[in-house]
Amino acid sequence: MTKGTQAVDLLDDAGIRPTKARALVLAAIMEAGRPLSHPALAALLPELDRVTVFRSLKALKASGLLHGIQGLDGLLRYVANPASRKGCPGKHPHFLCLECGAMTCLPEQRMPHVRVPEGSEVVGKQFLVYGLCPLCSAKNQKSGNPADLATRKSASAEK
Amino acid sequence: MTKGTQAVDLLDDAGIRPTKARALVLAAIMEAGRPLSHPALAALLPELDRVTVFRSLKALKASGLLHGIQGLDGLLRYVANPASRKGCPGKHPHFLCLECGAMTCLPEQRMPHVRVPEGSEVVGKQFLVYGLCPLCSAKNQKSGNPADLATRKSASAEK
DNA sequence: GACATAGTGCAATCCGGTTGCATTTTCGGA
DNA sequence: TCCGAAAATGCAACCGGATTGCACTATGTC
Repeated sequence: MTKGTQAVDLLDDAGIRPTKARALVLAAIMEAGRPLSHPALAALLPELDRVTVFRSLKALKASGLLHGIQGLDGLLRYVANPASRKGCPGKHPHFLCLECGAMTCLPEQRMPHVRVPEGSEVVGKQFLVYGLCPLCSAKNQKSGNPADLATRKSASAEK
Repeated sequence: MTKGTQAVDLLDDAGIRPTKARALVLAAIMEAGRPLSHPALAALLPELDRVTVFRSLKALKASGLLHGIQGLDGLLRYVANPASRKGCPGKHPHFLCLECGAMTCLPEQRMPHVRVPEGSEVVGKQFLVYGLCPLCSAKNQKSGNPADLATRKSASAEK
């Protein structure tokens, strides 16, 4: 289990207890390589209680190993922070597929600057681009389904 | 009730039945002048059932009078679309105060362009800037409270 | 190895969103 | 003005994700 031990190292480095649950959660997220919601993770790790998954996510996030992105569906998704960018979330936009619910990072792009009202204090930003991923776009093209994408509840498979 | 009748006109124009509930909901949102969540609206309009509020919001959104923005807390908030921009949501960023939960529009700014993976289809974008609003920032300055802003659950009053 | 502390699992709760269904309102036509 | 179809509303109930309390277990220290 290379990934697992690697995850344990990261936990150690981050200064939190390297427990089995946290290692599994972190490994799963890193392996996925894209933002995963709490339910998706819980499904991916049936050997863990969903509450444990939830609390592990909280701990990992607090320690700076993960950051969360809110989807259009109200589901919070988590991605691993690359070591170099630890503790600096919100540094790039994300793309959410309305069809399959999958979320991907657009890491090579910087967050645009925004002017805020005088006196405001900016803590972070979140830029979400939504639509159809290449796969679903292709699928939709064939089966001719120009439906109410923006309205539809993130339907199938992957959360 | 000037606001109310004005709302009725808007409903008529939008081509949906101008019912009391819809007029009240729309008037409340326009009066607020900033994005309100469904729970906030339900609290603001105790004479209406929360389901009715919910369905009115759906109808108003479908007719292009409103658009919704997802907050960091997973709560969907609604704002009135100015007549000129009807049916064109997602045209500007929003600011969310982590302290009081109030959300404001930053309408004078355009959505930045983002490159997406080949084959993707962009339906819309959502840009959320979060932090402290001028009021809360000032309050925090005094009472010295440099706490876990990003973690905190949108605490008090306004949703 | 023993102990204090932190993490885990389970059950239960909270809350926003959503649906089914019976009743009421709206609106076009008689 | 009245009538009936269609749409909207209120109520109760349900669903699913988030969160908490508490007893039990694993972790790390001395």
